[in-house]
Amino acid sequence: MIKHSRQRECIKDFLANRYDHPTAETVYLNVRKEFPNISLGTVYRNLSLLTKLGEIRKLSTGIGPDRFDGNISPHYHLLCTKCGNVLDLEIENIDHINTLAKSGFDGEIEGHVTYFFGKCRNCLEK
Amino acid sequence: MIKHSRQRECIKDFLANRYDHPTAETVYLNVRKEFPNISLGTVYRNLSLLTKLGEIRKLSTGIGPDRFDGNISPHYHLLCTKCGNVLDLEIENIDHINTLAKSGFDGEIEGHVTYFFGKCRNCLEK
DNA sequence: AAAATAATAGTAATTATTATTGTTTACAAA
DNA sequence: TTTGTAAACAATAATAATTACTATTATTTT
Repeated sequence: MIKHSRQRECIKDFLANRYDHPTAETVYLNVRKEFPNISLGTVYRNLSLLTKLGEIRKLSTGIGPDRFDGNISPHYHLLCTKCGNVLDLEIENIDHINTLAKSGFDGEIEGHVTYFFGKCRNCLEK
Repeated sequence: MIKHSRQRECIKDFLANRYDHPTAETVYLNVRKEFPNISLGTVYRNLSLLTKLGEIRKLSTGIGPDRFDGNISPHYHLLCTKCGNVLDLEIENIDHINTLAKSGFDGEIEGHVTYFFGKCRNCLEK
């Protein structure tokens, strides 16, 4: 049974208002403004829980620590190989790649995670 | 300048003969059979170097530690959500998703990483 | 309001990885 | 074939990211 907690609420709110996919550390530093003695463990525990509940998304990009996204609508991400930022990408549905993966595979495909990498506008201009 | 080392050779050979995408820890435990006092640091350093040289591939699946693949030919992976194993997938080229990502994005797309998740044959049978 | 229990803060422990240091090895040039 | 030097090594320490533990507090149930 899950009980409401103000700390978890605050973590979720924070993510809902950010578009830069912050790390657990960043969440911690910011939520601390409202809950000065929240512990990092609480942040990690709630990020995991919220992810499991499907209320946020965890991004494991393979570069640096995991990031979190308050936007759970289906979308993709761009990892800028220069500045390291993670940006939202507007891209049409590509779930057909699941079908492509299924043909020639003897099991079940449930979904996929895809990260695009490249250069963001900002970095291209420099 | 890169000098040959028997330890690195052994790590590469080990990966070339495995199809289960072992972790650094597994590489370490196995390479130790041939080099009993190889250190874990050496394993990590060489896995990084080989990855940078493009002689092996690093898989950051987001579930558990990074894994490594001696097969650098373009292919994709299936993460079994039941047993946790990582399998090779036969799938036709899907680089067109880079083009899809590019339309509506103001920067440059260099590539993508995709992991499929689902259930392997073995787990479906149980 | 009291009891039950989930969640917390604070802290310790673990896991995964990278860095440091002194020694050894590979390779090139004499 | 010795010798200089830079790369690679083993051993170990350090760091980063995350998870676990425990006593206390907050939330929900009775």
